[in-house]
Amino acid sequence: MKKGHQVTMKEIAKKLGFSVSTISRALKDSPELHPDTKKKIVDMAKEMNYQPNLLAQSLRISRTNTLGVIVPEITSHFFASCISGIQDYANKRGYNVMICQSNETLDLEIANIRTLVSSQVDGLLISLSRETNQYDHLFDIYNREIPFLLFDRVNEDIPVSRVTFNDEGGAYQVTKYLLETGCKRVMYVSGPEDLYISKKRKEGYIHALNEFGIELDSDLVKISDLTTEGNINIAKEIANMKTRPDGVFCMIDPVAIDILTFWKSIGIKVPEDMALAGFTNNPTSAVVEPPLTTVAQPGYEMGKLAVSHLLDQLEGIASDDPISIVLETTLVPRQSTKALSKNEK
Amino acid sequence: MKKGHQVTMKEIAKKLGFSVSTISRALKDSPELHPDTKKKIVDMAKEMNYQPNLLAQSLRISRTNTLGVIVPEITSHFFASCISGIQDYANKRGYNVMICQSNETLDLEIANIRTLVSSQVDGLLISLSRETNQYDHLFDIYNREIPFLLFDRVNEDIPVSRVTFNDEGGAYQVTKYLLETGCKRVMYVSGPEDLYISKKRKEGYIHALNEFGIELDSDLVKISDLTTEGNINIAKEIANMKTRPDGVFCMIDPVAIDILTFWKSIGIKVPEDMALAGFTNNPTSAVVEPPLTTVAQPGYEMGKLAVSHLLDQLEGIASDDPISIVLETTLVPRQSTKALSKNEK
DNA sequence: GTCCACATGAAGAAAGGTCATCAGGTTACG
DNA sequence: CGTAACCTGATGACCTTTCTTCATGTGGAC
Repeated sequence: MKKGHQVTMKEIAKKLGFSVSTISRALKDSPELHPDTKKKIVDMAKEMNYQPNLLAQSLRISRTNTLGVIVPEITSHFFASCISGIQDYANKRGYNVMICQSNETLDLEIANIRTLVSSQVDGLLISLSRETNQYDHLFDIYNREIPFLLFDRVNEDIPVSRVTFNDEGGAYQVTKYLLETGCKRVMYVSGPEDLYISKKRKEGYIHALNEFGIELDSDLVKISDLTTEGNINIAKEIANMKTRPDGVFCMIDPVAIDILTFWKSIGIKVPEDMALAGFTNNPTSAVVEPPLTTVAQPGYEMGKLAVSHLLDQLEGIASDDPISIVLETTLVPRQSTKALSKNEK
Repeated sequence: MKKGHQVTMKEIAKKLGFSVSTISRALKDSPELHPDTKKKIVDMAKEMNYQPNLLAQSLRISRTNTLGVIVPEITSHFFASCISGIQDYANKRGYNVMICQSNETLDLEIANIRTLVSSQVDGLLISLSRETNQYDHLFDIYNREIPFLLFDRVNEDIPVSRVTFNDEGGAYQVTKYLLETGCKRVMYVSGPEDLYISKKRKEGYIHALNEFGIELDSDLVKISDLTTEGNINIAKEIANMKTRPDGVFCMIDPVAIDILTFWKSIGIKVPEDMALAGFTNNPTSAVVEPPLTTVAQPGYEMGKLAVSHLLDQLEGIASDDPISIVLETTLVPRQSTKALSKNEK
């Protein structure tokens, strides 16, 4: 199967007896053309189903009007929502989006960046993989003046704009909520320690403990690799502890949901035996039993804001100086944690 | 912010005193070059961080090694899984993937096709939006000999290959299971009637009824527009029926989960009052309460098979004749339906 | 020793499709 | 008759690939 030949301007020119440059001018609605000429050409282009070859056009004008997006995993509802926001808004501003996923590996992240840069994308939006612990590849594209921006999973050493949630504030809120609803031993289940969001959410956890005059207990911080297997191992470890926590805050909802599912299967009652909370507010979190207390981070809005800012920079509307955009999070109390009693509201 | 200039072959040629064609030959490891010359060029290209300009390359060879993918909604776990399969396998065979979503609208489906064709993708993989009820745009690209293939949501009139699940077989299985587990009035909650999967799953539902000698009752077929609002309206209608069904089979899991959530909020017990089943086997279906009986359709495998077949056609490995690839589905019994009694197994 | 043929390694030109710029031809008006 | 405006054509550029041509050196035959 050979890809069919597409109509070129040269063919229209031949058919109508004009030059290629006249065809080009007519199709871009240039005022330098006689209206009759223009109409003839536009009609013929339509009749012949002409579509501009974007490769040739982009090569000539050194611009593709295409942005590259790299997310860790496309099957994550949060990242799919980010992509949706990016794509909807980019399309509104005349841009296309090329989406890649790193499958949470540094190698694929690097390869994807190379491919997208070679494809001459006008800019990149990158959320780092959980494996990313060195940043040469990002400094490399920074030095080559490839426009890019980091979102959600970022690194603060790269001098580019970034869009994040108030990770510390959200974690502070949910940990505080656990403490206010009676928990005395609150655990934090983290992701990989190098990951920005792991660090920031831990800071919020610690901040809330401090405010309640509680010392950080290293037995109450566990690290999951964020795989389902890893999450279930954590669930087992917690269940097997001599002195269990009475509240568990998980860095992201999928971790909390894996833990919840396992605990239910071995008879642990949530929130009676142990309260459980997450961070993300995936749709799944509302439909599990009991519905999961979590912190809402709207991916679609993040995507829109990120692409809006990158395009503003690309088009000279915003300054090139790196800025940090921080979106607020919202506590979403549900039944996986105990209710605030009336005099505590 | 201006996109930085990338190194060209011309610059390497100037630096080393060779012609551009020699640079090109060296970088593609041509045997026509002296090894010393080749090494000099390869080293310099690496030192200057040269990356080929894929626009220029693609324009010259009339091939982009890029496939376009159009799905109805990227936030659907099923379609995200398809994309993951497509992308992983395409990358293995040296292809990139450009992903677009139609947001379940025909207009965006048409626009996305135009953009991808203009971008000179080597082929398209399309899953139709729920709004798609006319097919001129598909016949148009067929007539222009743009290679494409349909997956999951297909149309049988377009003479191209398609990859689907055994929708009828899966629906037959789950309806039969509902009947075998004691249901006497099984309802089918469909999506839009023009949609291929709506029709096929209805056929399986009817087939199972016939096998049990049950007449089709038009009061037991409802149509949802597949939005959350639409699904909840269906849940209300069912709850308000004078004579309720005792088993409900929903065309896709998200419909079943919305119905389940609503019913729980008004005190309907599943499966005691009404049994409930879906089709998809989203991860969410395993973690709701009670876990949802469903039919598994593995998106990742579908994606892999679809792209494998399209690439075989593109590369002349497979014939251009349209074929229909049908993947088997698997019944996944869970607690939203009653258990088969022992002598019925 | 000279001439011819062949092999090796490289340069130059053209092609892909489009855009932007400069030049040229024609017409109308002062 | 000269100038300006209108409309169009021709050309080169973008970057890479591929094919033809060219230059040089070596070996063999006379």
